Amino acid sequence: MVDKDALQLDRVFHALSDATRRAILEQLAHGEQSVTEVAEPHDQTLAGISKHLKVLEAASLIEKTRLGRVIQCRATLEPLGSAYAALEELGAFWRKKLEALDLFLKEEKEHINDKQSTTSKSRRKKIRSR
Amino acid sequence: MVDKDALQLDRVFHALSDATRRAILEQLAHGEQSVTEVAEPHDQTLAGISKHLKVLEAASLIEKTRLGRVIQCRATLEPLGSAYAALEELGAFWRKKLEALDLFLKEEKEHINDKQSTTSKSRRKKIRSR
DNA sequence: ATAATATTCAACCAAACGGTTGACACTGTG
DNA sequence: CACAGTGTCAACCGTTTGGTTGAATATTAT
Repeated sequence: MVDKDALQLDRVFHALSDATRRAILEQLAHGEQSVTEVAEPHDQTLAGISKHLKVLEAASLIEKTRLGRVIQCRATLEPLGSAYAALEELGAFWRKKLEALDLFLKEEKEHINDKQSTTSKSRRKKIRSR
Repeated sequence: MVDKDALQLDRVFHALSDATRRAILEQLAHGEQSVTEVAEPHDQTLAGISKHLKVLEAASLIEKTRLGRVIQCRATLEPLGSAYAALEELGAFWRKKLEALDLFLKEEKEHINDKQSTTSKSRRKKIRSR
């Protein structure tokens, strides 16, 4: 069980370790897309994107459904939550010790969506429009 | 600059995509350890652990300092915060849509806290004191 | 039936990975 | 000094990765 979890975490983090795949996830976060739609912004073969999608699917980060001859991809959130929790678990120690992560995150967030007002809801909230 | 960030994220997620390296991070979260101390719980050569440490160091997830002939490793939190923020960025969409992640995270955390003395590969004793 | 569209498959490639071994280098201490 | 302890380096191994090409499969439209 633990091993299974570890394996799944391996897959999730590995899937996230590629910029193209992260970009795909971001695309799909905006809504479902067909495989060709997913591939369109990337300077890469359709077969290459198909492989990336398979990696993401193996990590359960996306799901595919066939509608006619087009396959729609949509992102799923569950494994992301696991990864999130894993980071949280690691980060908890430092946070307890240093109490600086929240501050850091705030700065980081402002830096990332530099043009967006951080509408401080005291807790995390971020809108990225691109 | 974005590319630099992406490369660093690549490194961080890749470093996290290996169970041994995650275990090392957890060890170091409890306090500094020498390289041999880091290696001790793992069924692996010292040279192998040295490589893992280099990967973690490249991702700026750990730092080394030499004291005499022993090298002390300690974890650092900054890139973890970046990864955290990246997940946050991706997750924000779903959270907005589904509003279920917080609940999920809560359950997940409880689940993680509940399981203690998890054994992973071989003779790895994992002590979690919290 | 045929053609066009959408996606995957299989083979291949160079590069990187995880891991080992053996040699090397540094540091402290007898 | 020599020697034991700590750690890295270089070379190698088999596997995986990210990517390409070209053929193959489905599905829909003509």
